[in-house]
Amino acid sequence: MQRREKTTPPLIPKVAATRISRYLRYLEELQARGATTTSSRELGAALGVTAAQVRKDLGYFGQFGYPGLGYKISNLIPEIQRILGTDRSWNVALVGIGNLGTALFRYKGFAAHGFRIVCLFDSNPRLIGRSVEGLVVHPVQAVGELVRSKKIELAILSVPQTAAQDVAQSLVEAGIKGIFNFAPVLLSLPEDVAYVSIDLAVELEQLAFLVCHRERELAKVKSPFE
Amino acid sequence: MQRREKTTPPLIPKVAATRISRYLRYLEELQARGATTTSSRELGAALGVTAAQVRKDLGYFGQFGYPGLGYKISNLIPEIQRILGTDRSWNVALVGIGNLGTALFRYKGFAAHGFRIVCLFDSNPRLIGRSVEGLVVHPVQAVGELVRSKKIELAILSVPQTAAQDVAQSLVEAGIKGIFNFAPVLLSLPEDVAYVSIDLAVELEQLAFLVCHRERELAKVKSPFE
DNA sequence: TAGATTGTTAATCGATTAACAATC
DNA sequence: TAGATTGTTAATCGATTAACAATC
Repeated sequence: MQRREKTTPPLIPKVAATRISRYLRYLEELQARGATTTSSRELGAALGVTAAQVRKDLGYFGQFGYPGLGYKISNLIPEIQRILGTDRSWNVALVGIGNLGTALFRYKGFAAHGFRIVCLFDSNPRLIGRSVEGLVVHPVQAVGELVRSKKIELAILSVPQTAAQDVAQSLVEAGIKGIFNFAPVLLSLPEDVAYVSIDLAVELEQLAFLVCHRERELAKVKSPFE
Repeated sequence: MQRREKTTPPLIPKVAATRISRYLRYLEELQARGATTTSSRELGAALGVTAAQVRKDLGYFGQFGYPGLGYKISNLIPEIQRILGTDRSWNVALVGIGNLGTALFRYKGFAAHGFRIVCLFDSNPRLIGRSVEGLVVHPVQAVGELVRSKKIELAILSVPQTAAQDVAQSLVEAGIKGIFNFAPVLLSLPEDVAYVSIDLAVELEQLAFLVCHRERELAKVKSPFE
C-alpha cells in the first residue's frame, strides 16, 4: 500500500475522473441540441450529482467557468477532452476475437471517441490469418513486434480467463501502456501500466443483489449515478 | 436526496457488494484448486484489499467465520450466493440483438452464475422472427406480454442510445425488477427498479486518463482493486 | 496451552456537501 | 446595479483501517 507525502497536491479521486467522462458525454449531447452554455447546477441535475460536486470535480483540473455565467460548452468540451487524453487518437490492439471481441471491434462508440482498433490478435489457428472487416487476425506471439511497429498504446483483452495473465504479460513486455480487461480475473501488472477491468458476471450479480435488497430497503446501496 | 433516520441498521456501501462478488469469484477458484478453508488475510491479498476490509464487508451480512480458523469455503460460497441472490436462477430478457447483444447472449459467464437469457427482443423487422441459437427474436412491442408469461425479472439492454429510455419504459411497465444497461445514457427509472449501467466508451476513456496521468503521478487515481 | 484469526469498536482517512466571497 | 454562478474553504458525512477482546 503506497504511502504518500502530505504535501502532494490535491489528490484526484478515481470517481471524479469517471464523472468527468460523463459530464463530457452530456456536454456533447447539449451541444448537439444547440446549447452554448451550461451550469454546474444543470450538469449535476442531468447526472444525479450535486452542483458542488460538479464544480469540485472540474476544480481538480483548473478553472473553466465564468462566475455568474456558467460554462461555455464549446470551451469546456475540449478542456475535458484534454484532461481525459481524448484530444488525440489512440491506437488500440484487440486481443481475443471471440464473440465479445468481435462485438467490441464492431462497436462504433470507441472510434467516435478517438480510439482506433488497429490490430487484432488471437491464439486460435483457425482465426489467425482471417480478415475481419478489413483487419487481419495475427497470432498472439506477434504482439511484441506489432505493438511496436503500429505504435499501439492500449489493449482490449477479451480472451478466456485462463489466458488473460499470460497475454497481459506479453503486452506489458511489448510496451503497452494500458489494458482494458474483460476476463474475470485480477491481472497482476507493473505499477506503470494502467488498468481498467469489467467483469460482466460481477455486474449482473450486482443487479441481482440490488433487486434482492430493494425490498429490504438497503439504503446506502445506491449507485453512483442514479 | 433521501434522508435516513440515524437508527437504521448499518448501511451497506455499494462497493462492499461489488467486493463480495469478487470474493465469491476467488472462493470458487480456491475451491476448484481443492482448498477447503481460507482467511480474510488470504482473500484480501488475492484481491488487493486489507484483511480488515474483507471481514468488515462480510460483517455487513452476518458471521460466517471461525475465530482462529478462518472461513470454510464450502460454507462461505453458498452464504455469499444467498447474499447476492445467485443461490437461485434468474430469467433474463435481452433487448437489442446487435453485435453486442449477440455477444452477450453467447457469453457463457452469465449462465454459469444462474442468469438465464430466456427471451430476445429487437425492433428491427429483419431480425424479428429469426432464431438465434434456439431462441426466436420477438418485437419489442411484445415485451409486456412475454415478461409476464416467462416470469422475466431482469433485462439486459443493448439497444442504441436513442431507443434506450423508451425500451426501459416498456420494461418497467411490464414489471421488470432490474435493468442492466449498455447504452451510453442515464436512464430515468422508478426508485424500485434496480439499475446497473456500463458505458464502454467511458471505461476506455478512464484508461486513457490513467495512462495520461500515470506520468504526472496522479496519486489517488487508484482503481478499487489493484 | 499457544497461536491464529474472527467480529467489532474506535481512530483515521478521504470524499461529499454547504456556504460564501469573488466576479461576471 | 441586481442576480447568478463560479471557485474554494470549512463542515459534514461515510468508508477504510487499526486494534483488540473473544474464541477456536
